[in-house]
Amino acid sequence: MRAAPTILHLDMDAFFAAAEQASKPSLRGKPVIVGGLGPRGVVATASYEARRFGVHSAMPMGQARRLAPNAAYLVPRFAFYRSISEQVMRLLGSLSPLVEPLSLDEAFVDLEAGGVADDTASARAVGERLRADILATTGLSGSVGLAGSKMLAKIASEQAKPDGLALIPPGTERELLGPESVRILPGVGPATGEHLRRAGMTTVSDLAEAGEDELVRLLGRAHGASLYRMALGHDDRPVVAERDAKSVSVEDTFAVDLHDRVRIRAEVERLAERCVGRLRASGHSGRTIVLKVRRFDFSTLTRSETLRGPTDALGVVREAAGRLLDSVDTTGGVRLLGVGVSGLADYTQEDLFAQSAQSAWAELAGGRSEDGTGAGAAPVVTEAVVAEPAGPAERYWAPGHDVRHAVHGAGWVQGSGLGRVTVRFEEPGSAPGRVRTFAVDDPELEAGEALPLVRDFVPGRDRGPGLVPAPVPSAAAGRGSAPGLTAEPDSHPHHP
DNA sequence: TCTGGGGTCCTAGGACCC
DNA sequence: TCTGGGGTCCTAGGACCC
Repeated sequence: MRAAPTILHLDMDAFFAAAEQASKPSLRGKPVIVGGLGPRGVVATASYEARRFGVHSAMPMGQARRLAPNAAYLVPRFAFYRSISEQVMRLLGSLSPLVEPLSLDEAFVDLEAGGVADDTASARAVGERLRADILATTGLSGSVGLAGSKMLAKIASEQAKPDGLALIPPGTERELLGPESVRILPGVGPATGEHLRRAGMTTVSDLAEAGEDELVRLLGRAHGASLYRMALGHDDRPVVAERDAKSVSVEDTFAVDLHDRVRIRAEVERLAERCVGRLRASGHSGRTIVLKVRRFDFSTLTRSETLRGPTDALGVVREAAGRLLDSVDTTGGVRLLGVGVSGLADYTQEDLFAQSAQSAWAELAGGRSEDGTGAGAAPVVTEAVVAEPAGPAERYWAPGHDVRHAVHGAGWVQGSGLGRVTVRFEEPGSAPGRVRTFAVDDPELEAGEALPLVRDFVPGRDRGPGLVPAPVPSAAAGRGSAPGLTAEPDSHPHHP
């Protein structure tokens, strides 16, 4: 808890949807919903226009379509969002070495550590200039919260939305938090909120009055103690620039439940391939393989197996996942499968010492497997090459994706079906464009590149004193390939 | 058309070890 | 030899976050 509001929290406004609106002039001012368009999709981000219909993050897409049948429905374009995110993170990096990205569209910045602000006035000035710079370089708006702690800075940015700045003067925390719902505190979700409500506590001041012992008794050591501190407005968590990844995982929800064991096994193997591809790309190996299964009734279980040494070998991960699948009853059907690796080690396949040590371990273990566990455990072996699965051969025009036509130029897919694809021809700087329809295999039509939202943006060009672009914090690129990132806690009621 | 995908942290019980 | 106590690892599940 510092005496000056020098912790900044930035949250881009309806990020995915706003990026799409900036990129597609015909969608500006209209309801836009980004998310999974399949039969089991959910909303990742709804534009503010769409929220007026009651659509919000994590809502099943079918429900969104009933509420806002005339909205534009688009599939997320993560590479595009990531490129915008990198521009934003560069601006943050110019303020301080201590930037902590939470997702593609959100980050904490320690202004004091950056030496750019040490009191209320300078912090506010930096925040306002940041917002202006973000708008100028990306064409998008972000909201800024300033306070003496992470918790309050995040609460402030939430209050500032959309397109605003809010500052919580240090010293006013308790009176500000007291009357608020317990749900305003980070870490209080639906379950904890209900738990507290049954115990007669609905506001933050209720928690403060209950005392630490009572909260620990109710919620457990760690949660209770931290919640009590938060309720008093106490939060000393530092802004941390680099955090090591702890796990890598991939999962798929299927359009219809899977029943066939052979198919289920094949899907687990595909997921193992994708997981290992990501694991290797991140320069990690890991010791624990996790299989996740969500059944027809949404009940979810995990099975895990820890190897004697870390691996990044496809064969090892695939076989472990296969063994784990053997122990799972899939009768009734499976709606989701996932494969993950945790217990990550920072070594890569170039680390020959680690590899040979690992092989020695495997041999040792194999030699004393009288109880069967040695034989059943994974042989820890490495492989030279991971085969990446090939992309689909047929052309699929996903709604929202960029295309280029030999005659009509740049546009985006508005919809496709029945052998046809409808394209709207417009780009970020243009007026709203016209729609044309083609055969899906029209040779003059090809996939296009995402165009920059601000035409004259030049990365690295001078942006005024104190705003020399710095390297993007690496965590920004590694994380955040996930939808739902722009969700705001209050408008983000997760399904039970 | 009822519920995504990627993560993090915590808890609790049992095994195992000293 | 009627009973320990603590630490660490592993597994499974749950809550939460974006």
